[in-house]
Amino acid sequence: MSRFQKKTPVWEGISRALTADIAEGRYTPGDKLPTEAELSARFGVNRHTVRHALKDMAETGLVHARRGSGVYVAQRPTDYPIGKRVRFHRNLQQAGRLPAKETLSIETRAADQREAEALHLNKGDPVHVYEGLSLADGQPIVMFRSAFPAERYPDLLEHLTFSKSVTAALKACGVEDYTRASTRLTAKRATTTQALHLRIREGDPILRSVGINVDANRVPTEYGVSWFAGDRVTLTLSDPE
Amino acid sequence: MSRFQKKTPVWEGISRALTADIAEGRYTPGDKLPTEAELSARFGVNRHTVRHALKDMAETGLVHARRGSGVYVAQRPTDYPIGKRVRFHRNLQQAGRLPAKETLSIETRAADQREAEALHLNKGDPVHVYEGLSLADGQPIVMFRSAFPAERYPDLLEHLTFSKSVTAALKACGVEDYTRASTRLTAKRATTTQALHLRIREGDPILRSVGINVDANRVPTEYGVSWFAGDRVTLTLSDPE
DNA sequence: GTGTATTTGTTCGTATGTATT
DNA sequence: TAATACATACGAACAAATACA
Repeated sequence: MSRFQKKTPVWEGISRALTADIAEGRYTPGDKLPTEAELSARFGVNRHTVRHALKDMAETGLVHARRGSGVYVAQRPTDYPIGKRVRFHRNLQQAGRLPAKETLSIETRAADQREAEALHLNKGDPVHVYEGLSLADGQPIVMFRSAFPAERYPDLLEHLTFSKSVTAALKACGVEDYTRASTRLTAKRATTTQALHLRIREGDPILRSVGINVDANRVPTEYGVSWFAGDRVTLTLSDPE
Repeated sequence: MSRFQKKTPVWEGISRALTADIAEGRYTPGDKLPTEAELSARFGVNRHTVRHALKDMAETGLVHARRGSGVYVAQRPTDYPIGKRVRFHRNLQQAGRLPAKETLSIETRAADQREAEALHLNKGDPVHVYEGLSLADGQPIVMFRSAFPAERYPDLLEHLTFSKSVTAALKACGVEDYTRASTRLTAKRATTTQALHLRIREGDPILRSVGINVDANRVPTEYGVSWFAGDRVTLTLSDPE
């Protein structure tokens, strides 16, 4: 019977061994695997054979390599629910991940055409513009730029500077609740600045979301554009019940 | 820094810039682009370089040139509403565009892990798989692959071959209505085959949507993956009321 | 910033075993 | 049997991105 047995390739055994290591928690997401040189020594094979195994694992999305740096256990893509209410921190905390926010810039300036249209303003009316970066477990997930009508929320910027939370800042300005009125999604290439902030490569795919939030009276509160790192996030539209 | 700069051809940058202009609505369908002379002045390059970019865009169908007249935008990016019900033909017809569908392949095969999970089957159970291409005004918009439980809808393939309409084929199998239970979105790069079918360039950004449809009893009817050409489509999530 | 070592990515070449024609 | 194609495995060298003193 043994003559009918398939002998499994060496690289496949290595792939399984490393996959088991990850599955059993000896390497956790974000960890760097040993270098190809170390692995080829450990398994007693040529570096190409290790590379074959790693390539196989990369194709299934289990690991990803960074040239000059190493091979890393992939983070599972962050599930980012979008629906009637979009709340970054709560979303991530419920997923058991550590949310963080970095402020890139805060300013008040004249609204451009799109902003004015979305917020029911006239072009040139003042808007507060809040640019920042949201992270999960220290990894940049999404870059955003939100515009708020300045005359309606005069002291929003102070609150934003203090709390970094849009929900809290709006609440301080008298907006008890807000919901997503419309969302438009498309796939783009990362520009140089986006790539820099999201720590991806220029030209990498990003998911651009353009959304309008409204308050309980359906008055627009926020016009926001978000750029999600394509391979780090999956937007989920859950069943509207 | 500059010595690490990418060596992408100048014409490609121009092509991307103009494509972005169109995608973002600065030129709308039927609009005449600036003359080649004006464009070469604006980008500071020779007219031949602009021609190269325009030729590239014409090949993807985004613009078309008329000798002695000018270069015109062939079409606007398609607004594609997704929500509780996703109906390709109806969506496009309401947008005043001409929908079409091309069948790439139809087969029955064993379900893989994901398909089985989504459709509440066991891995290896038979599924009908329908691959195709949807077009608007002759332009490929989205490539899709849908899997249906074969044992639940034995003669679905016949109806699909005949009508090309998923809604009609399911109706013929006794499914009066179906709704979208979940949708997952992410941005990816186009593979070679995707680029070929969607008539874009390899590596161009695409928006991948993974969805599960269920019937009135919330039994899964369809597990579908769609790849939208990023430049040609904007997904719109309308306010769930 | 600069230079150097490290690490992955790519491309040559060599050899062997297996399956197909 | 011979010719061919393909997958596997090893070796060497260099390119490109990164990390670090």
